[in-house]
Amino acid sequence: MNKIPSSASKLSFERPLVTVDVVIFAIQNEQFTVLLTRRPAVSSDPFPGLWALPGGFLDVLQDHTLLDCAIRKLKDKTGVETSYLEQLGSWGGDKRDPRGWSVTQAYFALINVKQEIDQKQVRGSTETAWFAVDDALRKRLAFDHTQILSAAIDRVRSKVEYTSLPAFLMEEAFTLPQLQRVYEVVLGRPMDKSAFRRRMLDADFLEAVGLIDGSLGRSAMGYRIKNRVTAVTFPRTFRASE
Amino acid sequence: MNKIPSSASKLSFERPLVTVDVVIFAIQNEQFTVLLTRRPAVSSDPFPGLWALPGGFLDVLQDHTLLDCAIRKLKDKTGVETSYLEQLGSWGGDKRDPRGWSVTQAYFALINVKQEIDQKQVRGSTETAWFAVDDALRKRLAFDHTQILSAAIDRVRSKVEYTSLPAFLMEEAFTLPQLQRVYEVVLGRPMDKSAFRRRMLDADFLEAVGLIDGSLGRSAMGYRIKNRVTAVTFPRTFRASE
DNA sequence: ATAATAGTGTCTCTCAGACACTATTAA
DNA sequence: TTAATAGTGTCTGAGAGACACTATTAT
Repeated sequence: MNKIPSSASKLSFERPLVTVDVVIFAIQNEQFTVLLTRRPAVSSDPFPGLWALPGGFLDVLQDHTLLDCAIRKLKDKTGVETSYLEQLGSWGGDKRDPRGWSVTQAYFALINVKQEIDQKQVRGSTETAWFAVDDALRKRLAFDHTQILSAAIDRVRSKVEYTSLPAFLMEEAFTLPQLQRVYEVVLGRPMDKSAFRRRMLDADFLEAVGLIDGSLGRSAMGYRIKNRVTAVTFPRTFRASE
Repeated sequence: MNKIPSSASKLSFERPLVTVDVVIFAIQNEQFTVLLTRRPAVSSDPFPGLWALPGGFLDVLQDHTLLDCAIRKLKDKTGVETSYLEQLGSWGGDKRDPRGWSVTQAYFALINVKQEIDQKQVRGSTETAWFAVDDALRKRLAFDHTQILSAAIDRVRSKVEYTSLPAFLMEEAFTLPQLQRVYEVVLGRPMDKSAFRRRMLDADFLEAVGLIDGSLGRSAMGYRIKNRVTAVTFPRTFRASE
């Protein structure tokens, strides 16, 4: 590989700042929530004291790829190593960061909080907190993070209509009624039990792992995801009618 | 706005190279085609003489946003000013460009060649050519452009199953049989005329603009797109059966 | 009239919604 | 036995595929 630039004119172009932000979603107390971090209160930093999406500068020495960088940010803030992580998009311009032309690569992650979050694992001392997504949207966030968050919520809600994405928000093993509640929480509307069950089971992405006792009523079958890498696409959207 | 960096340590991080690439699709001779450009044959440049996607460095002085940059690249290569342009994704890593850590923001464009391409408008002297998408995929392309092209084709083909995207490949006014042919070319399979027409007309994104005479047979109604900004999503996928 | 193309009518099949029904558990 | 929850069966309606039918045009 020839590392010596010949067309030095091009390589000496001014380069924009490059960051990676991760929109981290989870279900908490039957609510669809997102993790935010507070910007340092140092007034010389941009947007001091405001809430922002977790993220930061790409480190060309540490990160081999963009995805590596997103995984690192996720781990730093939550201790979570494994989750569903998908590229959301890029936002770049000369106005979005007062420090200069900047591009951010946004990812979104779906994690299950119960088993994974371990505050001792979380690096750094930045303040972080979970917010219901609609509350987070109403806040004034740093940079163009409201726009990015809004795009992430739209993406997730629209995919939830026709994919098995919400399963990645569940702690395994989970039951179909639990999964249905998560679909309902994310979409904000009730669903028919019978149609829901038929759809999930017909899609053939779940594996039964034995009965789970609830505190009340009949025990339910527990399931786990057959393949944790990708979500399954259903043949139709929910609520094709109306 | 405070332009003086306080946390200078962060801003002095080494910054990656940032480029924008555009996958430009069109229909030519009843084929689904993509535009490629040839890398300069100078051996000091990476991938000399290979075919590549049109694109290049972001110019922080000229481009106000990423989209601006994509629009500029599209115009430089084709002279096209208006078309459907959608963000495809980002590819970044320390290995993809021999000159160092680089990130590319990929977009895809759907244009209609007939009315728009004007070679006199095309800037620069780089060689460009249109290839059937499957031929382009089989070539050895520069960088990771085969991967990017493949993602673009997948994205378009999958969206064509449930959106009005192909309408953006048409010169207005067009007829429903012409539009159907484009769907068939992109998807590579025949479709039923009656179901196709019902679907397009029910989706209510077309506006009749009067009969168009073909050379042979009955004249067909001409249509144009009501709203050229976004594609319409159909309630179901084509070929729900099978 | 014929060939060629545009456009319609109608049957069937699949699958989602609605909703009433049965099954299992703990108190 | 009752309350609470899990899970099933069956009807209906919407919409896509299949395909035969009619309509309009140039020769």
